[in-house]
Amino acid sequence: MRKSKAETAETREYILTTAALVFRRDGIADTSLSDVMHAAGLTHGGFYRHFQSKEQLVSEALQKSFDISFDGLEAAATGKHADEAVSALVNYYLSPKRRDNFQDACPLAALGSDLRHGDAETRGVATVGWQRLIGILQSKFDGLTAREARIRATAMASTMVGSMMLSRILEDTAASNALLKDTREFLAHR
Amino acid sequence: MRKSKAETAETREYILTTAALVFRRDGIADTSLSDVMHAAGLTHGGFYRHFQSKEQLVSEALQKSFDISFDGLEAAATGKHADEAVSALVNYYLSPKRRDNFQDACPLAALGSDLRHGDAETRGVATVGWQRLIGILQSKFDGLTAREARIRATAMASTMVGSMMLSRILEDTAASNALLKDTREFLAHR
DNA sequence: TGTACATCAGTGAACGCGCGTTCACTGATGTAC
DNA sequence: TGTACATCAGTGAACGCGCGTTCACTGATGTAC
Repeated sequence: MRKSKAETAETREYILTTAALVFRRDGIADTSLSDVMHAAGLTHGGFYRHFQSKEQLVSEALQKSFDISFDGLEAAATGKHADEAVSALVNYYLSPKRRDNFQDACPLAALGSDLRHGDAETRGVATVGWQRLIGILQSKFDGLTAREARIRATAMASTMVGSMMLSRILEDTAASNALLKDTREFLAHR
Repeated sequence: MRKSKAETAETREYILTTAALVFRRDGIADTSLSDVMHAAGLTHGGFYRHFQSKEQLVSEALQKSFDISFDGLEAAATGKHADEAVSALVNYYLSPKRRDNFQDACPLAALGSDLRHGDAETRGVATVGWQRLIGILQSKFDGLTAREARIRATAMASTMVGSMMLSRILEDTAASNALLKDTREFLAHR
């Protein structure tokens, strides 16, 4: 049943993308390797042909999650400048649609406190991802000193991550929507 | 080896307080009932004399965590009014000391995304805790309409929870301190 | 280019382990008279 | 108040289960001549 090199590479990529989705949706600890492999249409035994351990999958899937999520975020602001771009980023990031659909969910908000318990590799990936988010915001600010821009981007990113994470805890949809809306409004009027 | 009623009640309370600390520090999924019971100086077999299941412990320990954490937060602002009180709340919540010491850590920031996967009881407790945090902030705002106060409190609380959670992911202490400081500064200048 | 052998992606059973939960037991506390 | 029995907090072994990981096997792909 050996597969060609191209097929093998595709399979690895598919497992990664699947894991990136399932980890963000269901959490890392609650997702077994069997869950991931079955979601990818495979049996669990083949996992170790592609990865050395669950931790390695976690770390690579996290990187994949950042790529998917923040590529989409950047796309939401392309062609826009300054305030318009910032609004677009905030409204895209904090939309109820992105709260409910984990395909391009931000892993910082989706996995949040789980990342603190990851290994050094995983936390390193999380740190770089966080810096990318700050950079995306910062690049859209106009007429601020570097220091002011950094502070504003850091706080805005914290607000966005916190708000999205919290909105997913609330079981009442109306309250959850209101939380996102209040935060969008607050960030828009800065 | 039967214990008196008073001793039994004390033991239950001690297990709860211990669980509240250990869950916030190490995460819910990574903490076994044996971990909790041994941290409380007991063997794991006795657990079911006090609780019906791990889920019940999680839910009650979460309530205990909110009580401890937010009682302390409120105490940090007693006797102060308006801007001074808000500053005190922000500086207390976002201090590096509270980042490193989980004794009175905010469970929203410490457990964060874990709470989304809890049962209905646990998520309900989390929702009420979140509302308490917003109420604490809101009560200190002066000269705002109810709507403005709600929006501001919601966004500030999101910022605080997000910032604290993220600061614990970063392995570099200087970067983590800077994140907290930037956020404190941003919130102070509103 | 064709052939013979080595490689290895994927399967499904099996491994050891730690988990949440249960249980027989002990002996001090609670209760009924 | 004192006595006899029932209760039950805590112990430590045991349970079934699902986890991450390993392995023998299959058969198509890759490679060496």
